[in-house]
Amino acid sequence: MGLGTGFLEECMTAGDDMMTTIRRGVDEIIREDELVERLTTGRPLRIKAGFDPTAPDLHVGHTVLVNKLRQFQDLGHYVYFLIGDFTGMIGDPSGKSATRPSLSADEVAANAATYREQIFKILDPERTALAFNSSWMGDMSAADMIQLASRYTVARMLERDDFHKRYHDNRSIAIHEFLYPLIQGYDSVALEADVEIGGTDQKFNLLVGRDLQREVGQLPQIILTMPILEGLDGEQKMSKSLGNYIGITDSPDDMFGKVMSVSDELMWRYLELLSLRPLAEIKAFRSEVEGGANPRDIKCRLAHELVERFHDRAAADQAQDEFRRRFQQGADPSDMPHVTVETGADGLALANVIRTAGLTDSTSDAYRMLKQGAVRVDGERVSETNAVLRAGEDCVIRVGKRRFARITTT
RNA sequence: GGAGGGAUACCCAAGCGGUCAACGGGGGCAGACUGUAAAUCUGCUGGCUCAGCCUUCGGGGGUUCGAAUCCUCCUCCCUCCA
Repeated sequence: MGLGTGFLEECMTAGDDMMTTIRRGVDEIIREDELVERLTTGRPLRIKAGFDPTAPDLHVGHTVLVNKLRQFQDLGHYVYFLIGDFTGMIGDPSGKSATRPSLSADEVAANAATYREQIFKILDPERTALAFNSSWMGDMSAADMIQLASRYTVARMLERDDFHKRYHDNRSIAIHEFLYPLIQGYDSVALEADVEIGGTDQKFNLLVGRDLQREVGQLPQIILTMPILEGLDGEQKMSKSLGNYIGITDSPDDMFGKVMSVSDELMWRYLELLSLRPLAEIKAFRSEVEGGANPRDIKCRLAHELVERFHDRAAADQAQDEFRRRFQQGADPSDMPHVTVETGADGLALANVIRTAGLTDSTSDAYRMLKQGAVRVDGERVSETNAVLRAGEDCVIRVGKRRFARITTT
């Protein structure tokens, strides 16, 4: 552009790039002007994110937050990965109706270990501190607690959406539920957080942290809320119980396949929130697709990236090859369960073999599959319900698109 | 404490003495078409020794040739009054 504005422009561009990175995928920033101001000090900021130690079943939805932390690290900031072990031992009641079970110290420790094992697949250990809120909450006295509670009011607590609704619907709110946001807020005080990142559902709690910090004379933290990631169906939030999740410990083939099964639309969402590729690259993908490229191939790159992150490069290459072989060339999977089925002298109905091999949950279901033409034996479609397998056979049975087993009959 | 309404398959929801393994929708699965995408069309969606049989409609007991449907007791939910 113009001459003579070199340095200033560079600064502005750098700042803009920074904010572009920070804004990526974010739902809300409170307040952005404060964030910009604090970034310009050039000091590494203290970025806090709290995690519930009750969830050992991590899925990629949980990593949306962690990715954001990583982006801050890449910009030179420092991450405080807070494990809410104190709160976990009491049992967080927030949520709706179900009172969560409180965890034993051992369970908390085990779950914390899982976090430790997984997060460094994303975070830079040099710029990460693991923190446990029991270390400051554990020896807080009742007097201290009351002191803390005195800094907030019931009216303000009732501003929180779910408290508000419950109050109006005459549903119960236990006193200790009011303490939860306070403790979480106090964590920010203890860590002197500059920024706290949380899910959109955490907004209220994050704001409490801001207020408490202000109360004790700290600079109030900036809040970044991240959206809750949609599951594979693209509709509901990703969760294990809905079965629409990609687990971070899924096998490479599963993980790859799940990403590939995602809709084109959802793919962009996943790229934004799950990929660590720069936005510019994702933009380039978009123009490729607009120019006629098959979105499938972009999906493939995303799948590769994720498998590489949670496993390794070799596993990702292999999963990709396997996917191509299986679904693009229609070959049998290179790896499938091998089951030996006893058919007896008179043989055994194919439906029963299918059931026994675990390819369906019930014999009735196996019959249904046969009737619907979903069954192939050594590649040949079999739809006769009275088909029988005799002893001494060795074949590959396939049910539907993805269920396979190598069967040996005796 | 009083009055009333409800509990049906994964979810929602019909049914109100036989024709009900139970309408319809959602979800899921399968087939066709594909890029394991979307959209679309079709079928299936309790179990089994599968053209036949067995067990289901909150739980127990009863009436009847026959009950998800009627009676009775129990459990749990919801609404209104106090």
